[in-house]
Amino acid sequence: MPELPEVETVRRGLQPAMEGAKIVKAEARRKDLRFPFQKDFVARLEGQTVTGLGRRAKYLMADLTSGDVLLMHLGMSGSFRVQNDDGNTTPGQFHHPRSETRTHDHVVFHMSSGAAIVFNDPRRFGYMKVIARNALEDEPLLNGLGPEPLGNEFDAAMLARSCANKKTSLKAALLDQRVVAGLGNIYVCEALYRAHLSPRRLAAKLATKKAEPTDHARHLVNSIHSVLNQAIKAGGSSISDHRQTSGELGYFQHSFQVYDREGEKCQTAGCSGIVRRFTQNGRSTFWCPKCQK
DNA sequence: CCGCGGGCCTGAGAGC
DNA sequence: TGCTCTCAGGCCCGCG
Repeated sequence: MPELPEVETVRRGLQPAMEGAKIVKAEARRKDLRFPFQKDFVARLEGQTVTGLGRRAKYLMADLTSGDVLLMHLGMSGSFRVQNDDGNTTPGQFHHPRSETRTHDHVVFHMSSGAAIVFNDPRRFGYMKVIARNALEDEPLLNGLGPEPLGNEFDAAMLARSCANKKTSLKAALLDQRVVAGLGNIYVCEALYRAHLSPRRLAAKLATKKAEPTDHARHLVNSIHSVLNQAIKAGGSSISDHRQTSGELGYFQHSFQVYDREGEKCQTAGCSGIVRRFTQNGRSTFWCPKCQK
């Protein structure tokens, strides 16, 4: 489910509930999510104050006073909500279709403020792991992640360089977290559409023979920036699972131009194309064959 | 190094 | 109603 804009939305929602508050009690209600919980998972959280909540790619990272960092990944269907100490969410807000029964509430952090932070994940592709801050660079989950797409170092020159020797398609290259970290199926489709580039185009063609960026590379980076920024502003995209931590929907799904719009008319001015869908690397690709070249 | 298929899970929606 | 089938914002592994 969640790509960078959804994870960033969750981070912003959790930040006021976590930062500066102590984890009084932590519950892991099953022995595993995607992976088994560490044996000392709960022990390393309880009594710790969260000093900051950051994000790297699709990971949330909570800094703890002990020097540990809590890594959290939402997988496909993970969501967080913040409950007040009366057991209710913020009035009138939380109505999650899959979690009203609370059957998939797998992790709960009881904070010193009285708030409970609840992680719900029906499919359990999400995971959490506590690691020492000074061992971050040795963490396999984070090793090899490429640049943040909204960070300073990600630009056309860098994208061109990392694609120069690739034999893959643009679609596969952008989904590869080693090339750029945080994009997923939706935003790759949308960025390629906005850049008028075919998902089948060879990634290496973003670079000249001297590994300089082409205009296509520049246009693509601009499209990635704008689609991510707009999506963050909209609170992410809610298809079935993603909620803001208040329970409210994100609304960027209304701004999709190709994703899940198979058969609809292309929205590009002057283009008479129809949005098509095909499978690439096992994932659905949505695109307009007429204006994406 | 690459693409592909399968796997991990639950649930929604379509079609019959 | 209810069954079966396909598909889903991620990611990993092994195969050829």
